[in-house]
Amino acid sequence: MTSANSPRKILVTSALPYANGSIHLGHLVEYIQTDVWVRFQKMQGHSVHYVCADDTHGTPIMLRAEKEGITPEALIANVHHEHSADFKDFLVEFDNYYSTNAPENKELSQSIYRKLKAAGKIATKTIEQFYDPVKNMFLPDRFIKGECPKCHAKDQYGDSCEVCGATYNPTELINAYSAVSGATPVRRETEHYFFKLSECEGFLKEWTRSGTLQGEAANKMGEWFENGLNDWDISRDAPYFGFEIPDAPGKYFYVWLDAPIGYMASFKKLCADKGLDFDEYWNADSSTELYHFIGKDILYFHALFWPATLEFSGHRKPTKIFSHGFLTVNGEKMSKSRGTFITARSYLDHIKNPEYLRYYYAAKLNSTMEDIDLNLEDFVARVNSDLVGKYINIASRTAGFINKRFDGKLQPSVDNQVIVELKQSANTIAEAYDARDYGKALREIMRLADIANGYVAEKAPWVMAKQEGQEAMLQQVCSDALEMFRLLTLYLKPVLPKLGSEIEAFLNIAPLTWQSVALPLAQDHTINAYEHLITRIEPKLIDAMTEANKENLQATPAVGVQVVAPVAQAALPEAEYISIDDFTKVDLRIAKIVNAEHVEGAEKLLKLSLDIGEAQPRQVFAGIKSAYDPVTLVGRLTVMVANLAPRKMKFGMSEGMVLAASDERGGPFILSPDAGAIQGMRVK
RNA sequence: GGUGAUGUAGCUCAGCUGGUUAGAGCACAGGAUUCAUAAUCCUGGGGUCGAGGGUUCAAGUCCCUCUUUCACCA
Repeated sequence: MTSANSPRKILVTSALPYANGSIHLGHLVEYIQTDVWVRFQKMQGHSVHYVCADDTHGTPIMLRAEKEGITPEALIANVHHEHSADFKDFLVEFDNYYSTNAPENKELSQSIYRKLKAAGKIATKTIEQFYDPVKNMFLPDRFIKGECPKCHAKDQYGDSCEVCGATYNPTELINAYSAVSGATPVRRETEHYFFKLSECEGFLKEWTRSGTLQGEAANKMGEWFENGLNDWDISRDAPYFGFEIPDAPGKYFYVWLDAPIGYMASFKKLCADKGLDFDEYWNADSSTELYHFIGKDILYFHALFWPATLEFSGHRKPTKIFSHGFLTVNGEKMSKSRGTFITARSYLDHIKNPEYLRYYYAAKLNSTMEDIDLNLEDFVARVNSDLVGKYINIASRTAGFINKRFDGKLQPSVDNQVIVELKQSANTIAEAYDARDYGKALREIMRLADIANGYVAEKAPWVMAKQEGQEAMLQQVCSDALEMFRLLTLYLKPVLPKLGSEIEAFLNIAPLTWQSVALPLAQDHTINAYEHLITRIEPKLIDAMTEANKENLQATPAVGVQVVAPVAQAALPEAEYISIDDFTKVDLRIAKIVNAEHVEGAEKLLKLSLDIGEAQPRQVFAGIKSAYDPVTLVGRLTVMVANLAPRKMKFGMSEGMVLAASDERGGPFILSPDAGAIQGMRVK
């Protein structure tokens, strides 16, 4: 696996970032993960091509361009420029970074569609969709808002409710409105094109279980087969920014159809530039390897639609799909209000050195889909201690002797025990990199750095330097330490490529590859003067960065966000207030909890019986199980909404709602009246 | 609501197919050292492995229930 006797031909992709926002630290987990893997494989001597592109199509891009008063083409060109610079500055080295809005992609998308059609995998079906009569366009689910049909929360998106988590069709929304114009959408029939995924079930079942996915990803996919696969809607009606479907005027490919084909298109452009054979990599019988690095959120596009598309259009399928988890910052979702929604550019402006983040991410990454946490304090401690304290320190403490006392000349390193151990780890480290278990690789490398520092401490060259006749020993010890440093640099190079090449210049050696493990620094090799290569991170810089991101939020609220949806009704300030009449519509009552119990099968609910002075107590299901033991509730007084429309829940009717306070700091906390209140009293 | 993951020292994480007193780094305490853009070396304290039940001679590791956090639901 680690020997390069027959170079493999490998094509690697990262997911395409959407051309509607900036690259942030969450995106970078994936690009850094992929880049490290690609650099490692290149150091093994394999032929590796790493391609990516901006994902440029769809309604959000079209609407945002319109809002900015520019063409979609101009918008995506700007974003492409920005994204390219971000990746370059984070040392993410694509062999080609392209765009899905490219001629190669149009040609490939249309040709793949024709092949699917010829294979009998395309059907048309008339569906009913919401249509914005003001804007004259069909509305994607995310652009319709309204009241949740399940819990009646207002202003919910057309596909799911953020309050109760229910999923539904936009046609089920109550009082729906267009997030684009605010108009009331009308239902209109339209003919859509479908990819007959339902016919691909046999193929997909086998493919997803054939070792191409991580175990947990394959488990997740099993979920889709249980209910049977539905056909996939691949068309959208004009106006739409994308590619037209052949022989279907006014119909465009849904963005998710041409996005993965963008991997092929980007590679096709690379082939044209570099004289590579496109078919060798994409024909059905290809013997090359194809790997997709993706986030766990887009697994089903890559593990269901994409392999089916490839299979039935006569192409090869991915060798493996590597999905990773999400990034949290300080243990929580990235948050604009906390200043932890940090863009790639903001990091560079404040921290400057991209390799700190590459190192930290690599130290956290493994081959699973678990989320990784960027703990900012830990980030500082880890980088300072590992990179500066342990690793760079080895050169920093020994190079001075070589330069000052021996004119930069080295002794050939003898294979002492420490150097032998460092070399022996080459395979362990290579296997960990190859398996994407970078955390394991770096733990091993830092263990070796500890041993190297122990060696220097034990030999104490500074003592030799003060004694007569110890020159040869001094030169030997420092040369050996620098050989250890060379090996560590080699092992770290996939993660720290820029520092690696600076150290190659300092050591005066050719670019390190995995073969260089066996090629030690030679007799009389002359190194250059040592200059300190990395400095510690000042914790102040971190504070400044999070502060700046809080400010940025206020200054430019639209960074990286979906198109902001205007409010439906007149956006007058008065709309913020309700009248006293509105308030009195809500019948709030003091309620006595006469019974409270767990509900079998419910994760969050407690079943309450509430006495508000009526003949029968009300039955109410309340989502307070996480905070209250039912026993402690019985007998308490609290406040309920008595005239909320009764709602049928899975476990029975709920005839009201109890009030409770909560936000990200805690809760829920139910309310209690002061002494004197009696059940049935009106709260107003 | 369903499904897949997840919860191990103050912090960030290792712990393979169940097997000796649960490990590392950082942080903390004590000592050593001074070559290093304040860095290293040695020693030490610290954990009812989310909670409860079960299987087993033996469970962080397997099973069940509950709970935390994350993701997905075309």
